[in-house]
Amino acid sequence: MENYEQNLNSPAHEEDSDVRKGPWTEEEDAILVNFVAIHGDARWNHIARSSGLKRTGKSCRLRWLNYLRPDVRRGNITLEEQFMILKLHSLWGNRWSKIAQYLPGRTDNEIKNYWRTRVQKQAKHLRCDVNSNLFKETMKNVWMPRLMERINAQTPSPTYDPVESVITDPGQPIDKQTPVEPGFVLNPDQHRHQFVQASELCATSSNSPAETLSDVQDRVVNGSGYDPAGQTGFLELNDWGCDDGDNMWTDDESFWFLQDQFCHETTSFSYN
DNA sequence: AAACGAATCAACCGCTACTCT
DNA sequence: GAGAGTAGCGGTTGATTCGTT
Repeated sequence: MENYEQNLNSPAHEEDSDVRKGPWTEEEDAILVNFVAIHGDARWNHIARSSGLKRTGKSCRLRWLNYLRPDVRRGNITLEEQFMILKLHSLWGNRWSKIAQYLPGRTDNEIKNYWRTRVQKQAKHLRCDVNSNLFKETMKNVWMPRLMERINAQTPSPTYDPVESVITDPGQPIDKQTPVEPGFVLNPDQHRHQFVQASELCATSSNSPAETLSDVQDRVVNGSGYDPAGQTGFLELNDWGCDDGDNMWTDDESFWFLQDQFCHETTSFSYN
């Protein structure tokens, strides 16, 4: 409390010169946890001052929300969570905090990091922009159904949709203004057809004039992952998200649908 | 074992929105 | 309505960890 009085009476510029940055120590964490327990998790500047921590309110808030909060969930992103992130990002874009509301215990920062490190890496592998229609449609019509397959393989219900199960749950904080796409791709049998539809869509998109499906075809079929003997184009997509077998793609998993579509069906489309 | 590059993630920064006076 | 203070969000950075050679 002594520090509180001192800091309240100190001019702002003096506090600024004394502000601490960088990683938090265990002692700082303990102090912050104690003060939040007493004062609640609001009025962060007040907490920062009254605790005696030489941190800004912003820094305290971030530390609490991303690390110290008791319900914060740490560890690998599960398949369901991966699916949720992909799905919700397709709806809302980089609205990380909003997406985080549907992933209990996960922080916006964690989701943002996941997206940047894992998802954008896949875009890099495909050599297309993460915001391009090509990438979005590939994600929506290929990767997400694939994830769904794996989720369903883990759960008894063959049609379980982790996103719909949350979005239709009245107990969840749903933004009713947000349109939810009906009938999202969930049936593995429809992969090929829907991917072709998506390919057609993105190939004719004005948003990615420089990027054509054949460009990606070249990369898949002629890239390092092409297996001439097996006639199977595959990408090195085995490093999604989780460790210990929870990756979206297993080792050497073929991107058979891409190869199949590229080699046999895409000729029926014209790419402008 | 060491060096190096890649991947990860905690934390910071700048901006905007909101609230209060 | 204006301005100050604060909270929250998304983008970015940099230290650390991990994997490879």
